[in-house]
Amino acid sequence: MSHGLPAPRANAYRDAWSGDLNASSAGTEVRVAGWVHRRRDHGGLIFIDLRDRTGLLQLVIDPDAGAEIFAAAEHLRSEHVISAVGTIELRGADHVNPNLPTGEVELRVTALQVLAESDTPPFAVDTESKVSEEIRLKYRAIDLRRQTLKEALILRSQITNVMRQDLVEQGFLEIETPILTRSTPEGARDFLVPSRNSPGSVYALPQSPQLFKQLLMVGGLERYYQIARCFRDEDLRADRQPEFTQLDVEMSFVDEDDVIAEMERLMTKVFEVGGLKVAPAPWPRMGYDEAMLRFGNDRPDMRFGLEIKDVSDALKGSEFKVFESVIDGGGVVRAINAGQREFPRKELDNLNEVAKRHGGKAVAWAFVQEDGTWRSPIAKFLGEERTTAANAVLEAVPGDLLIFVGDKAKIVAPVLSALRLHLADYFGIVPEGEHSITWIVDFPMFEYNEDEGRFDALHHPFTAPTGDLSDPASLRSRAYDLVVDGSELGGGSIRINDPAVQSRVLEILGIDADEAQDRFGFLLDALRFGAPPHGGIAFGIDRIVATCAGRESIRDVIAFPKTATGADPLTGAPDAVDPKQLRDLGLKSLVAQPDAV
RNA sequence: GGGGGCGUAGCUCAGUUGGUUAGAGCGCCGGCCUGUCACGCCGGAGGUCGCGGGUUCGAGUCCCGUCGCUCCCGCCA
Repeated sequence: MSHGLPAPRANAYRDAWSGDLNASSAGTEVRVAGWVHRRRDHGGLIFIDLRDRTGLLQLVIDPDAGAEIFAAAEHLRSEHVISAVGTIELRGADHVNPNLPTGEVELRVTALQVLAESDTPPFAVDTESKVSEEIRLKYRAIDLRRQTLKEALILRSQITNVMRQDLVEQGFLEIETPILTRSTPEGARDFLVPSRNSPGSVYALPQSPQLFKQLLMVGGLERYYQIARCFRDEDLRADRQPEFTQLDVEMSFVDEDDVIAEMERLMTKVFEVGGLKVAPAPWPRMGYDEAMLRFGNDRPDMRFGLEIKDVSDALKGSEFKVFESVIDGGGVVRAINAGQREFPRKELDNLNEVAKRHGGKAVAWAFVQEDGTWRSPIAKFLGEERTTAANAVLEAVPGDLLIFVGDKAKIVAPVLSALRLHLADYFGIVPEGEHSITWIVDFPMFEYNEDEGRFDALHHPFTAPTGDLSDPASLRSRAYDLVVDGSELGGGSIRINDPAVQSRVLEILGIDADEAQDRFGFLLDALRFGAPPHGGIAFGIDRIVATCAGRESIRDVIAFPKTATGADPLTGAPDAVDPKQLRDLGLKSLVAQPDAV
């Protein structure tokens, strides 16, 4: 790890970084400062591991240093803050510590200053000890001293830095957009900020700078970027926080190939800095329909096989009523060939649990026997002709385990997607250090929402459609998502720059002209005054850093994240406020107030 | 809104069928120790078993409720 720090300017407490010292520094006098990582007191000789952002350095204090210094060293404890002066000495050959980058040298201390004492820390500042996340969040300052979190934040900084560098070189302008704004219709619930000057009215925190960046394009700024904080008041996940950071980009006079090419250049640099080995750009593009069919979702993890195949045609016309009624009703039967792997009975039950959790009813299974026939509860209903046909589709050979799900395609896809990920995890076949990358393109513009009896936008209502505007179900959108290892790292689109098209899209979404004018008239107005063709993209920086750092949760790459309930154990937010503050805002709570501050 | 897992010493955990004084490792405190580097050796302190209620002669253990953390579904790009 590079610590990313320039050589320090000599100051009151320090003129060298621990991590910079090595055999070539031998003989020099330096002053270092940092925290006591460990103390090893041998009675007549004391070793201190000094930690600063750059690493560890062993200090040696012997009685020759003077009684006062020696006594001070005896009283040092973990996490005390010190500054020490001394000479860098080569260690004797048998005292070298090969596990430490600075292990060839040590500092013979001639002056020691205790700058601050520390209570016994709530947990050890090392990489070995496991600590619950709750404790780590409550004592985040201590947690930040631990190498893993520190490294993640250094990496994060390096990644945002290369983003800025590249985009500035390419003529992009960094422009800020409002945090206190009006809701931009991305679909999520807004965080609201009550207004004191207009009691009863609220600002919304932006879910993204979407409309503002489009206005910047209408305004002729041509190329914009921003590392933008975004807010969504929805339930959290390991990869979702209520506030998160996006690299937001927008360009004028471009089509999707232009945006993708620019982003491939940028992201290649990002992945280089992040140490993520992906295939060289240009990256493959996969249509949405193909992704849904082969992987069951629009963010496929392609690091392993277990692809989904459709066996509706192979199996149709059988005595097996479940599949027959599904196929007759316009549904599908699809399957995964799980290959020749150990699979205990009880795991088959587990698959049913996974299926149910994702909206399915049950899975059917079959083991392919030596003669190609199936050992399966459903085999006799299907008949050999059909199982043979299914074998061909699934490229099944004796010994293979086949997993089937039949239902409406809308249900089969997510269920098999979940089963596929579950199986990959169960079999342990997700390769370490290998990464898959692809663009997902050619999305449907709308998805019919049966519950509400209307169309929903798959991306957002400002995405440019292609196709016949009079047939909403057939429209595709000019959108693109970048997917790495099954995680959507970014997504964007070419936007609508024709006000008539924009009106029509809003109409399809069931937003009438009055409502449209009320909610985002400012964009519609702007489109009437000469909007250039434009498009852009937004990347989730938290997810990018987590993927590069190999962390499961984005909380591990955010300095001060929230818990799964959106709370902050560090500050205690959210919290009740003084009734006076509510009064000023014209607010009165409907729920019993916890004790206000 | 729903489902799963977890909550015992500062930290990480064990705790059998409900049964005596709730344990371990690390950390902490004291002592010894001049080449360790997760130093070592000896000794010691440290507990609202998340919280509230119930069952029982007896509850860390069983039941009900509640709070917190976490993963997932819904929701959310």
